[in-house]
Amino acid sequence: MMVTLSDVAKKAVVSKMTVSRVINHPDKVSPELRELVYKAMKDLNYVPNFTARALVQKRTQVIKLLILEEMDTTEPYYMNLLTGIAVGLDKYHYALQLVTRNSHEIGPCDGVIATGMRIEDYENIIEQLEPPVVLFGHNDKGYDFVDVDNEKGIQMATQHVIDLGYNEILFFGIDLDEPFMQTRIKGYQKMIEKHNLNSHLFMMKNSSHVSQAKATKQLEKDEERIAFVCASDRLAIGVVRAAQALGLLIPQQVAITGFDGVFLDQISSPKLTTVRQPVMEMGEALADMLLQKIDLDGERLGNRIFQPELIIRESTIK
Amino acid sequence: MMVTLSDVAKKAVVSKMTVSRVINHPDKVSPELRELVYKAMKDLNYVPNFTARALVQKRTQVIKLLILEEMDTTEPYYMNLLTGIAVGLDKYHYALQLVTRNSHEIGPCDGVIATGMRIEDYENIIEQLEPPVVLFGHNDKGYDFVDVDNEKGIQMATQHVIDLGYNEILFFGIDLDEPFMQTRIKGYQKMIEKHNLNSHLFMMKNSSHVSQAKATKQLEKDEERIAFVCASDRLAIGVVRAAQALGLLIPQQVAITGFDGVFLDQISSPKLTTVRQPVMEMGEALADMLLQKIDLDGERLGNRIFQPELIIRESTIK
DNA sequence: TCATCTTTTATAAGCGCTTACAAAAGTATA
DNA sequence: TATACTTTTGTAAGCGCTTATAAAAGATGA
Repeated sequence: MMVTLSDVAKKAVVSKMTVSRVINHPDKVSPELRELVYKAMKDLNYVPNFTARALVQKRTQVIKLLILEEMDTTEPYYMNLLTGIAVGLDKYHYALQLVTRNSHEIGPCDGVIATGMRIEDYENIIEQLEPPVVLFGHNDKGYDFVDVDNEKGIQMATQHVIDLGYNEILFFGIDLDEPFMQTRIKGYQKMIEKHNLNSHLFMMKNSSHVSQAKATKQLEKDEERIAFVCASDRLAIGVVRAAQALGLLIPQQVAITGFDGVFLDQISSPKLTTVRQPVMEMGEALADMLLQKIDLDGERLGNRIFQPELIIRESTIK
Repeated sequence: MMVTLSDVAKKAVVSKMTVSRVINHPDKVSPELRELVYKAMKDLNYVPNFTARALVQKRTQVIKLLILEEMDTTEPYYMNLLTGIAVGLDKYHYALQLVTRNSHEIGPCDGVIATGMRIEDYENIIEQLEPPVVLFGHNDKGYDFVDVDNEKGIQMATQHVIDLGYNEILFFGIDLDEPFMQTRIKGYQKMIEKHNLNSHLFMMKNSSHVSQAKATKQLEKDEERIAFVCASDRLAIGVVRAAQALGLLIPQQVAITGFDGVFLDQISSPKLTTVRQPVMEMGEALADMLLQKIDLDGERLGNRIFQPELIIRESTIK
């Protein structure tokens, strides 16, 4: 039924070791034998047994996803991240386990992916971790991480509405004191300075109802042609509703850009111009990076910054 | 470092076998020895090695999720299902792999969860499966499944708008010839008949833009007080936009109910009355059921029908 | 040609656990 | 008290693979 290393060895008339070596260190085997073994593997349709390998290598085949911020599991953003990680892990027959701040212990595992750290978490949690770690989101403590270029993302959105001739540009941000938010603010302000415009920052809870209220207040001042650069699609959707309720034309009188590009942007009407983060790909990258790091015994691997993409839709262009 | 069976055995002064038996068949061990072993396990903080067990039991520790319908992975519905399954599997150190219709082979695994089957798929795919299977969604071929009570869900929604005094009630469905849709239609029609009302069925693609167009056409006929019972939150959102664009008051002139209760319902304004499916719980149930089935060597386990919940919000009640 | 070094291949042991079987202990029957 | 059971515990083997180490084969130089 199941084809094992021994079967392949027998078929190729070599020892088990040679077959194992062909799999793990092909360069240490002479080309002739190597070919012989490859052929035998193909003929017999050999699939290596991950479980056996894990046992002898004392691996758990489990990696933990440590989520340190309040996560709304219904938020598509996290779901996508999770799916991306799962896809990455599955390639190596790894299982994923979720751990939150409430969990008492992390438990046995081969590696950890962490997200949503606050400053104090590095000392208290991340540093204490025994197995290799990869972080989701920028840090300057020397941990490997995966992130999107937040500054560039907001700059693209801001530049875009400037190009459309808007010069009253408001930034709607989320009132969280976290790096990703600071970077987005920076992106906005740099662009505003560069074009000698006035900066208008509004920070609020990440809720479409809150942003709707805030936007209504601004739009009622009846200045003409206001653009809203929002730090999330959720905020952007609230602004859309505010404009529509006041009977203003999108995108002629009001232009709106979102951020994330995960699901929400598509169900809005008009469809949202947004800065898309490749969340699933980032999840996969996290998994790839961590697994590589495990193989390399925790060696430093560097960071991976993903480029966001400006997706232009009806909320800014007719 | 790592505590093994042998360590526990030594500590409890018994053989490895006795410890193994305490874990797997506690009833086959005398109470005194059992307690002794439990104490030793606790003292040493013993965690069984799943990998070793999997090896000797010839398990792969992999289960496959077979998705037979076109799935939009950005759809929060599926993400939640996936997350639920992952949570369920993690408890037993199982890994999840995704398989779609395009995949040539299913590959080695201990069990399969399948979703989105059409009639012909049972013969062609499901029946061919070697390992235990659990289905997501109703079937009458004798396979174990997990589903939500679709009929009851729509009935609750329909009854709710009837109770609000609406007697012009339209059903907005998805034009897919699948059991879940037929059952939702049935739920609507039964309720309509019971109250001697007129049935109005509209089937369409599951898109908020399509439902917006269709709803606009109906609302322009300017009959008063129309209720829309929708087969998805996505359709419901389109109807909301149609009503708002025509300046009609929700819920005074137009009442709207959705279906699913996964994320979309919350970002709408007004917030949607919806029939919530416990998707994550259902995913977890799928995993639990399958793992139990694997342990019981594929034995029939029966079905699990989850009760939906009517969540009443601003789209039907002031 | 033989000793010495390098490359290539094989042998043996064991990862932590369970299955199959054997031994020991306890219980009942005559 | 010996016999045949039943229940409880222990021994040995091995799942499929890898690490460590030994053996064999080639290559090099005197």
